[in-house]
Amino acid sequence: MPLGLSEEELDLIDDMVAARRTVKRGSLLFRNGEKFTSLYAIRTGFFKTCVASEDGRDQVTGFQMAGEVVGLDGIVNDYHTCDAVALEDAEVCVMPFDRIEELSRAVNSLQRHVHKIMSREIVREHGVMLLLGSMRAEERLATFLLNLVQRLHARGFSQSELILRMTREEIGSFLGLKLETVSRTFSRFAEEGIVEVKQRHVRILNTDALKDIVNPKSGAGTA
Amino acid sequence: MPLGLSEEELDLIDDMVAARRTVKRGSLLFRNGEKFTSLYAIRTGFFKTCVASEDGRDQVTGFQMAGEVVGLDGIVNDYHTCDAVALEDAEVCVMPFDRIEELSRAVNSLQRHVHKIMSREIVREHGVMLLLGSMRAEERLATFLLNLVQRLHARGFSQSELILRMTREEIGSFLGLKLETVSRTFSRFAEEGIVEVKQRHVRILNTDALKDIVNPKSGAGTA
DNA sequence: CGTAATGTTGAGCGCATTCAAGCCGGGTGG
DNA sequence: CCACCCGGCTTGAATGCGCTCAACATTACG
Repeated sequence: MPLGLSEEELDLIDDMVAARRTVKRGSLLFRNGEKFTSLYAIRTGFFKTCVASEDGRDQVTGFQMAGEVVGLDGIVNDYHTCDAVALEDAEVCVMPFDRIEELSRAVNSLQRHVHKIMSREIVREHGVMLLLGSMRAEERLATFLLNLVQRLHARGFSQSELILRMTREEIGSFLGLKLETVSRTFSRFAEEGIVEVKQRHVRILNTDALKDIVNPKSGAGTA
Repeated sequence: MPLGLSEEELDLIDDMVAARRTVKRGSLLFRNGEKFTSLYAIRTGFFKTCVASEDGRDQVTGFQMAGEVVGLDGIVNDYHTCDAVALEDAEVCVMPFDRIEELSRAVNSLQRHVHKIMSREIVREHGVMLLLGSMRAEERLATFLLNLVQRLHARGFSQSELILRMTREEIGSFLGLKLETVSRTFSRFAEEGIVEVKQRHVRILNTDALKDIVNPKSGAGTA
């Protein structure tokens, strides 16, 4: 899924994949407490991962789409510490971690690749921490939309139109907001002509305005 | 520093370490934008890592102490994306990442070890996301104190007494609070007899009460 | 077609923030 | 040695953003 792989490297990936697995919308790929065996590369579909505090509250830690890898949390303790839930019917490649380690000992580029995937996740989470720690509701939602649409665009989808696979509550959990706040903020964006929102269908009318909310530049206005 | 290493594995670690480096209090081990070459194992001292948004705000992403590793953020793009600042005079082992990859291809246990370190960081950040996304000020500070004292205790320090190496502002940045809120919350804990706070010196008088704030159990009270 | 899940909107409230003033402690230089 | 200064910390008062609670609208789905 990442670019720049030679043919032999693609063969390698085939070697890693023990099986394919389909996950129905609403069901779990793995759950908190489950034994860790494999990483999963998403082929199609859309997931959320979430952790739970002891007293029931839970926090969505990310949304994953085709080409992304889930399951890294399980490596430390041989048990998963979060749930991975399919938000639409999905198909994943099951890659047993033993096999990954074995092959990545033999193939430098694969080893490097695995390291980068883990580091990328760490850096992504830094960004989420910045969002949760210091942004206001509008900034959070704008950041979220820009990030989603950018990742979709990289997969050949529209730059300006997207369908949300998750509920307002799930967006809120991820962004550290209540669902009502998410809804209200969407409405405010719509009033200002920045987006068009019809339930889960979102059309971005003014990307610059969104960027300006995230990173207000003195001069820039609503071009 | 982690337990259960054989003699030969310890030799390996020696092989990885290119040099030691001392970092004076207040100065940077590495900074955002700097080329990535190495991971750093902290021998002594105390660090914070922080990321900055484009418009100046910054977010402390973690505090690291002896035995912990910093620099993982640099692997993805070959550049660091955060700053690592020494909060007291420190000494680190410089471990060139090329060397780490080379050796971990040869030694299974080292490879596994590297993977676990990265996965542990991912899981740690999940916990921080839960904190930032869903906890109130008191819960955040209580969680923070319990985590700090637990890590210190694992290093042979007191279970109930600690010296904060960071300012209220840095604590606040990490916890997604303003420094005044941190200060007020400390005072509230002190009023309630849960802790004794004198500037950076903190003595925990009632660990159970702290745990109860983090994870309120119906029956449990201020034993 | 009816029911439950999801989403929107309003009113009032509360927690954390903002702004501001004062305190404490440590280091420096007169 | 003491006065001063400055960064860090504490505390107070007022504000406001996001939350809570509640009613209603809309959509999905059996």
